[in-house]
Amino acid sequence: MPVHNQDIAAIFDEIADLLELQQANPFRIRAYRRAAQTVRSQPRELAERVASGRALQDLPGIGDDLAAKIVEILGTGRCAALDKLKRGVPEGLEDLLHLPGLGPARVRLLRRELGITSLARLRAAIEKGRLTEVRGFGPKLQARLAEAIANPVTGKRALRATAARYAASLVAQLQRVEGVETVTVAGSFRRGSDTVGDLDLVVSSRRPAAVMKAFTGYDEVRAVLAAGDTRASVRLASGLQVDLRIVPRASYGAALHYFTGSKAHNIHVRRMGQRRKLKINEYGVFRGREQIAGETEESVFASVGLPFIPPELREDNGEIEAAAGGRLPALVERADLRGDLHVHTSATDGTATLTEMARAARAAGLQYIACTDHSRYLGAYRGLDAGRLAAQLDEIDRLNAAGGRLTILKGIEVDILEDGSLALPDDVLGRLDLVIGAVHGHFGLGRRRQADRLLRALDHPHFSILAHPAARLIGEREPIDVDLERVVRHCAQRGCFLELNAQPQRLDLDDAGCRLAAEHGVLVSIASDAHRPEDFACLEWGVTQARRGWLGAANVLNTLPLARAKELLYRTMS
DNA sequence: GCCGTTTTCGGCCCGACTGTTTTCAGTCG
Repeated sequence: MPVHNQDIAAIFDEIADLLELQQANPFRIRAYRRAAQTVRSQPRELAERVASGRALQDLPGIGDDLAAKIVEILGTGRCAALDKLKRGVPEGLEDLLHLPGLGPARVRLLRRELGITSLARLRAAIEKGRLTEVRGFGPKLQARLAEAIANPVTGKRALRATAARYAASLVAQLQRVEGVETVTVAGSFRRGSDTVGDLDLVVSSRRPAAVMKAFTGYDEVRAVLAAGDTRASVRLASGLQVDLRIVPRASYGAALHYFTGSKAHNIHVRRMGQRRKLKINEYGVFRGREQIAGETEESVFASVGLPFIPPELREDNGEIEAAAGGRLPALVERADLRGDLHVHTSATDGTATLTEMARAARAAGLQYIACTDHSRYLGAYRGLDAGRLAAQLDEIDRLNAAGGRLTILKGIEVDILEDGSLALPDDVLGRLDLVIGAVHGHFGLGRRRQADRLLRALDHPHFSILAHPAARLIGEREPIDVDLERVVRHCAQRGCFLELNAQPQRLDLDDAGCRLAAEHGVLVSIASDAHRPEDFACLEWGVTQARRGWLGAANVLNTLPLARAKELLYRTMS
């Protein structure tokens, strides 16, 4: 039974929860939380790292003890320390920790005073009105807990692209408030996470009261969760939570840095400050009582000897060490993209003709696109058979001959069948400039068979690009279980490429996959998978994801000039 | 439990808001 990084991280988080309930040393608890975060964000499976003999202790926050626990978990799927902790805590007590307003101290209090050890018992106690007997539990907290138990938060996170729409109108509203200098959406949104749990707005203004009034009075606000002089939280009608922080201009950079996070990144930077006898908080960088930096983010980084670190990298995944060593990558930008190698038309499941898509691509500043409609597969998608494909190729020839500023490459998105073969015959595929292969079914094959399937597809003589490699749909379908490193290595050997599908619900490769591809020298195709003319705007989401994956322009296939891209793509030989 | 341009021991990020309290603990980000 393979143990994944996620499994290890979940065990460390659970240990941290249980230690909290036992009032363990808070720094020990933090060490487990930090380790969980480190493990979760590793681009490679730790199992493979251990197998190859590389030390786990090189990872940030992993020392001898946690390294040994990781090895134990990898070998047995269990952790004796966790099992032991569990024996000391009633089952169900942990669930209480995840209710809003309940932390370890109150959970301990509930258990001691009322014997409450589970959600069910808590519900019963609330119904009998017994909670107010406990010191510190007033009517408001009781009502809040009753509400949370009745309507459990699904924990559903919004797609970043969805949150962006809500953010845009709110930001516009705040920018109109008199005295407002700057409004920025910080938090995981600014770091470019594929999903966000809430929005964090940072506003610089000389008149915080006016901003606060406009914010809590915004017409999409359904509930004001908290509101002070400089900070507030609301829930919008859409369910999205938005936190606001208002600071003076002199603190803007410090606040932006602080509220952009990530938390692990911030802690790392603050510790660097400490070593320099500096105090770094959301108001600035201070030596004693004197503020020495903080109006800009650059000044905050400079105070600890670092250059500006792009928000997408701020996960404490080595970006601080890279910055300190002058090794920060120059990240890819939208303007670097010259082409888009995955575009659909109304010949299959797109909404616009090839001419219309070509016009939209030009408007988006592209020099070339690949027309890659679906192959025929079990009758789905109105997919192209050899005959309809031939007609489309003639049309592409006509459009290219008409000599526009945009070149259209001939391609196909062909299904990778269960056994790894492709859904169109070789002689048809051989007529194309590129062949994109994609998994659209048989998602649950199992780790080994799934990799074998993809490797066989990559072995096909005409195979160019593996589309949306994990086949995930964020919030709807989990990624397929596959040894991505095996796939990446095979791409490197075969001269194939990986796609970063830029549709907001896909964003697949993920950031860790991008780093893996770059490590093995496999170029990534940032592709819109456009089905409508306006979908070329999705490239922006893809670029953001690529930046999170540390990719520079040189790591991205479609930053290349057309001639060079074509050379790399066209594969007639085995 | 981790970690070192103060340290192999003794630190470990920091402040706002809430609900409850009569001065603050707990939670949250």
